[in-house]
Amino acid sequence: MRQRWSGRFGAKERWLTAEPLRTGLGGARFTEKKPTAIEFTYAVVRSRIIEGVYPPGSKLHLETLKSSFGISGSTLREALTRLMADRLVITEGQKGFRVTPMSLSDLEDLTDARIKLETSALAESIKLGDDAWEDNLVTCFHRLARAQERLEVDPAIAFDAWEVRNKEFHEALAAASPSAWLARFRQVLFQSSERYRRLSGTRGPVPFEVHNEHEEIFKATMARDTDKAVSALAAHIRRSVNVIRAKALLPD
Amino acid sequence: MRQRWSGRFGAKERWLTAEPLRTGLGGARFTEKKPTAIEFTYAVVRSRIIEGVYPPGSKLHLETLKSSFGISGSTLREALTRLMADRLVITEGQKGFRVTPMSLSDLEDLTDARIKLETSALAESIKLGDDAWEDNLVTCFHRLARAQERLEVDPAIAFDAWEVRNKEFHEALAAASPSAWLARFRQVLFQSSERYRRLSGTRGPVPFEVHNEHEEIFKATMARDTDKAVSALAAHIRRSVNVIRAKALLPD
DNA sequence: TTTAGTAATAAAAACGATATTATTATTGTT
DNA sequence: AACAATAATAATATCGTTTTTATTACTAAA
Repeated sequence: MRQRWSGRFGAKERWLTAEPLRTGLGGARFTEKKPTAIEFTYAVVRSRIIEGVYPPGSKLHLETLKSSFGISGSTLREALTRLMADRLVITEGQKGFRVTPMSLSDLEDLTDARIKLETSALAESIKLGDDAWEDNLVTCFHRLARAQERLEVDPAIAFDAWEVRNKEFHEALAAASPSAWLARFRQVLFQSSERYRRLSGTRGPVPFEVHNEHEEIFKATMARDTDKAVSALAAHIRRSVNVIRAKALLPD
Repeated sequence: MRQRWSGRFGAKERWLTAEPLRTGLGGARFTEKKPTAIEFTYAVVRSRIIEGVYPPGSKLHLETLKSSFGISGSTLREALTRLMADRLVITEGQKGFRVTPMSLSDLEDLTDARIKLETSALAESIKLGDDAWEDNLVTCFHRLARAQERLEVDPAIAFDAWEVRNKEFHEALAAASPSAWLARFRQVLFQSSERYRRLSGTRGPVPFEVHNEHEEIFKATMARDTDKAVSALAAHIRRSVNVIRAKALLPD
C-alpha cells in the first residue's frame, strides 16, 4: 500500500506553521475539519513568505518544495497558485513561481493604498459602529496594551503574541465598515505590509511611539472624533515607511 | 505516442475565448508566447463566468469540465484556483469549486467600493495626468462614442466591441493614478461588476443616458473640474444598481 | 575571445490513475 | 412512516510519471 498524505505529515512539518492546528478541542464539538494538504501547504508557505524565510524575489523551486513538504506536484502548484490571490507569489508562463519582490516604491504605493482604505473604513466605523463594535474595540486595545507590556519584559517570547494583538486592534478599528470587498482588500494589503514590517522591527521591543500612536487613535475613535482619529491613523501607518527608508533596507 | 494538449485544442475550443489569441502577427516579431493550457483554460472559464454561461452559485463539475476542455485534473484545478484571485470562483475544502454567487447586497457593496476607488483614481488623474494621459483619454472617448453609434445600427454585432471600448474609457480615466495596488483592485471590481451589467443590459442597444453620462464625465475631466467629474462618475456607477434593482433580477 | 549554434541537463507543465471524502441510496429497526 | 446505520456511488484531492519547455554547458566558426 502506498503512503498517503494524511499519514506522513504531523511531527515533521505541522508544528512549523503559524496557523492554528485545528486539532480536537477537548471533545467539545467537532465543527473543525482537517485541512486539506493544499490548505496546509498554503498556510505554511504563506507564513514563511511573510516571515522572510523565503526571501522576496526568490524562486520557489518546485522539486525542492515537493520533497520538503512530501507532497506531489499538483498539490504544491495549487497551494502556490492560491498565494497568487494574496499577491505573495507571482508566476510567468513556463518560468515557475517566485516570491513577490519587495521594493521601496512598492512600499510607498502599498502604504498610500492602506492609508486610503484603512482611514475610510475607520471613518465609516465611527459613524456606524454600535455598542458591540465599541466593546470589541475596547477589548482589543486593552489586549494590545497588555501585550505591549509583556513585550518589554521578554521580547523574544511575546513578539508573536503582540503581532496578533496589533492585527486584531487594527481589524477592530475598521470592523463596523460594512464593505466585504474593501475588507478583503484591506486584508491583502495588511498581509503584504507585514512583510515590510518584519524587515525593520525584527522581533525586538516595539518603539514607545507605537503605543502612543495606538492610544491616540483609540482615544479619538472612542470620542468619535473622526478627523483626529483618521489623521492619527494615517500618521501611524505612514511612519513605518520612514523607519524602513531610514534603514535603507530595500532596493529602489 | 500519446496525444498532448497542444495538438488537441485549436479548432475545437480556441475560438470560443474572449481573449486575444496571440497567434503569429505576420512574422514581424515573436515576442508573444503561446499560452499554457492553464492560462488558456483560465481565460475561457473567466469569460464564461462573466457572461453567465456558468451561472452564479453553480457547481463547476470537474469531470465535466475536464472532458469538455480535454485537459487533466490538475491543470483544470489550477485554472480554477487562479479564478479565486478574481473572486469569480470560490471553494471549500473537499466540496469542489463553485461560481461565486451574486446578490443584490453584494452588488450594492461592490458598487460602493467601485465608487470609492474609481472616483479617488479619477481625482488623482485630474491632478497628476500629463499630456499623454489626456491624449489617450480623448482617443478612448472618441472610440467609445463611435462604438455607441454602431451599436444603434447593429446591436447584435457591435455589442462586444462596445463593452471593450467602455472598459478602455473607464481605464483611461483612472490611468494617471500611480497606485498599482489600487489599479489591481479596481480591475477586480470592474470584472465582477461586469457580471451584473450583463445581467441587466443583455446585449441590446445601450440606453441613451449612458452616452450622456460618459460625455459629462469626459468634459468635466478635460476641464479639470474635479468635483463635477467625480460626482458625475459616481452617479454613473450608481445608476446601474438602480436599473438592476428595478428589474428585480436578483436574490437578497 | 567572442559569438552562434547545438547538445545535455534541469525544471516546469500536463497527464492518467489512485486514494479519500462526500453524497446518495438502501436496508433494517422502532 | 420516520429514523439511523450502512452500503454504493459519485466527486474531489492527491499521487507518480511523462512530455514539453527553459536553461546551461559545450563546441565550432568568425
